[in-house]
Amino acid sequence: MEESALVKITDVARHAGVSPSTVSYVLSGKRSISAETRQRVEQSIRTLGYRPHAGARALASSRSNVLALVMPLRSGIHLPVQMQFAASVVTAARTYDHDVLLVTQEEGEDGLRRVTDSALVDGLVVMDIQMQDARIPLLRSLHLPSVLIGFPAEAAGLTCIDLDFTATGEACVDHLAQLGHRCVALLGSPPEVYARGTGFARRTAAGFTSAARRHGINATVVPVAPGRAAAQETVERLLHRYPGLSAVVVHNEPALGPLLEAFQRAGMRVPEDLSVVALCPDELAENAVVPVSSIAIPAAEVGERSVELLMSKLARGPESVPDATLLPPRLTPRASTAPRRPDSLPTAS
Amino acid sequence: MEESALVKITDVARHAGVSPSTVSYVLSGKRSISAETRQRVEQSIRTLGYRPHAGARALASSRSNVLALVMPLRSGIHLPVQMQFAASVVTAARTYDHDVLLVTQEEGEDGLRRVTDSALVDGLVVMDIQMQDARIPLLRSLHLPSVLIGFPAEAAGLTCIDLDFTATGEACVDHLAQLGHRCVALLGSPPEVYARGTGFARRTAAGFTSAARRHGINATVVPVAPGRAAAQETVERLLHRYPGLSAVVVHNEPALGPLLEAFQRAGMRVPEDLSVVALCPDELAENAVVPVSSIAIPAAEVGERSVELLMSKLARGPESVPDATLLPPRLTPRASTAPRRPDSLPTAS
DNA sequence: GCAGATCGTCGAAGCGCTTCGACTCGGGGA
DNA sequence: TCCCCGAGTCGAAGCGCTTCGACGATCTGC
Repeated sequence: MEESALVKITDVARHAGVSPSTVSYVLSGKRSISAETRQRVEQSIRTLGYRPHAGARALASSRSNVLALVMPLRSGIHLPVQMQFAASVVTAARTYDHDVLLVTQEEGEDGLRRVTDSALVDGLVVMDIQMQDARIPLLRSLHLPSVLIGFPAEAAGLTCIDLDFTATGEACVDHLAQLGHRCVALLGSPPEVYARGTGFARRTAAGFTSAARRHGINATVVPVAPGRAAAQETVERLLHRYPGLSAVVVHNEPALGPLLEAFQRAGMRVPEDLSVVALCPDELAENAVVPVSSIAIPAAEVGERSVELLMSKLARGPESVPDATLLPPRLTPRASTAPRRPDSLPTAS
Repeated sequence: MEESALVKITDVARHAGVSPSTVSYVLSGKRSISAETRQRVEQSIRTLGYRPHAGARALASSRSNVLALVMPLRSGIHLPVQMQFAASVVTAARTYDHDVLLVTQEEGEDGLRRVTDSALVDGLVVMDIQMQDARIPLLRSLHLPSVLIGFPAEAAGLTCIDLDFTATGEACVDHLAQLGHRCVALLGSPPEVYARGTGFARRTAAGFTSAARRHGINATVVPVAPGRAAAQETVERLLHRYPGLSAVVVHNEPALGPLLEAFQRAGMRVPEDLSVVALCPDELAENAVVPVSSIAIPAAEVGERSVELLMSKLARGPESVPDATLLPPRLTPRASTAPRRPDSLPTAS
C-alpha cells in the first residue's frame, strides 16, 4: 500500500519482528506458521507493499513462475482463434500465479532452447504443432514440461491436447442423420493434406465415415482443392454423382464461401435443398451468406486446459497427466441445417 | 553444442582457464579483454553450450532483459493489427536481446504494478491507450521506462507513438485534390467520439480541414453513428446537401461497408461518380466490394519503433527520446479513387 | 630509464530470496 | 516422572551471476 521497488524480505521481517525465513514460509506455506505470526507478517507485507524480487526468487528456488507460450504471430486466417487462445492461456496462468513469456514460432528450436536453458521459464505451451514438427525431438529431450496444442505424427510420451476430430466428424453426421438426411458428403481439405496423412483431416474423415455407417447413411469424402474454380467444379461433380445428396459437412475453412456460392449457383438452396455443417470459427460461420451450423475449435477451453495440464506436470510430475486429451466437439445449430424435405430426390444408388 | 541446464559460468571459466569474472566481461563487454582470451572463452561457451541463468543475471545486475507488452486480448475487429503489432514488438525486442512478457489489458494497474515491482521486466510497451487512461498516473510514477501506443489527453512527460493523424487527414485530401476533386467530405466516427474529444478523431478532422482550405476545396466533416440505418441516412443527407460531392474520406472502420452500400444504392458508382479513401487496415480495404484506397495504421513500424524508443530510454535515459513520435501516413491507392469526371456536377455553392 | 597511465585479469563481496538443519517449548505416552 | 515428538521459529548457507577494487604487466612521454 506504500512505496515499492526497494522493499525486500528483510524489511518485512524487521517490520513484523520475525526472521526473513519466516516471512518466506508465510509466503510459500511450506512450513506451518502460527496464525498470529502469519497475520502479523501479512499485515506488514501489505503496509510495506512488498513484492518478492522475481529474479532472486527464481535463483533461489529454481522456479521462475513464468511459462512460455510459443505461437505463430504471422497474420493468417485463424487470428481470432489464436487470440482467444492466448488470452485464455494468460488468464489461466495467472490463476496459478504464473506469467507468460511470448515466444514466436519463427524463433524455432533456438527460441525454445534459449528460454529453457536460461531458466527463464518453468514450462512450455506450444501451439500450432505440425505432423512432422521439427521441434518435437527437442521438446522430448527437454528437462522442462511442455504441452502441445495439436498432435504430431509421433505423440507418444508428449502431452497433447486438441479438439477430438473423430468425435467431431461423428457429431456432424449424427446431427444430419437426426434431421433425416440419408446421403451426405464430407468436403474436406485439399488432396495433399490427406496424402500427407495429416492427423486432424484423417480423424475427421474417419469419424464421419464410421458414424455414417452406424446410421446406415450413404456417405462420401471429397477433398477440395483451393480456389473458387476448384470449389465450383467439385460441387458440380458431386451433385452429378450423388443426385440424392441433401447435406454436406465442410472441413475446409477458406473453401466454405466458394462452396456455398457454388451450391447456390447449382440451384441448391441452403437449407431448403441442402443442409450444411462446417468446421470453422464461429465468426466465419455467423457471417456466411446464410449462417452456418458449425463446430469450432474450443480455443478458450484448449488454452485453459493446456495450462492446467502444464501446472499439473509441474506440481505432480509428468505422470500425473494423460498423454492425449481430446476435447468434445460442440455443434452450434444455425440456419444452414434443416430436416430433409420429404419430397427430395431418392438417395443415390 | 552439448548439454545444458546445468553448465554455469564457473564451468566455462574452468574450461577456458580464466576466472568467472573474465567470462562475465567477455559476455557483457564491459571491460576490455584480450582478443586471445576472448576467443578462448567464446569457444568454451560454445562447446559447453553455456547459457547464463536469467534469474541470477537479473538478481546481480538488476536488469531482467525482459519487457512487458500490455495488450488487449479480447476479440475485436482490430485483431490483425494487434497481431502484427505484437509480432513486431517481439521481433524487435529480440534484436536487443530482450524477451517479451505478455500482460493483458484486463489486469489493469495491478498487472503493471506486479510486473514492475517484482522486477520481472525492465520496461513496458502499453498498447491501446485511451484518452483518459486509468493507467497514466501509475505509468508516470513508475521508476521504469515505458512507451505508449496512442496519445492520452495529458501526454506531457510520457513517451507516446502513433500514426500522425493530422498528416493522415491531409494526405487524404491531397490525394483527392490531385485527382481534381473540389468537394469532399470526411465521414468520421460517431458523434460521441468527437464530443469526447478523442485525439485521433479530432486530429484527422483538423488535418482534413486545413488541407482542404489550403487547396481551396469545399470540405465538410460528418460524424457517422453506428449501424446500417445510420449510414444510409448519413449518405442521403450528405448527397442532398452537397450535390457536387465527388469524393469522401471514411474514418470509421465498421461503417465502411455500410457506407459503400449506401452510396451504391444512391446511384453513386465508385470510383466513377465518387472517389473513396478510407483509414483502415489493408485487409479490410482490399476486401471491400471495390478495393478501397486507404491509409492503414503502420502496425509493424509502430511496434518496432516503440521498442527502439524503450531501449533508448533504457540505455541512454528518458531524455534521449522525444515525447511524441508521429509516424507519417502512407496512402495505398486502389480502385476506389479516380480523377473527377469533367462532366460531374458543379461544386456545391 | 622512471613516474604515471592503461590494459587485462582476478578475487571477493554481494544481489534478495529459499531452504535445510537446529533449536525451543509444550504436551502426550509409558 | 521422563522422554520423545511435533509445532513454530531462526540462522546460515547457498542459488549463479555481476561488479568493484586491486594488482601485475605493458606502455607512454620526457
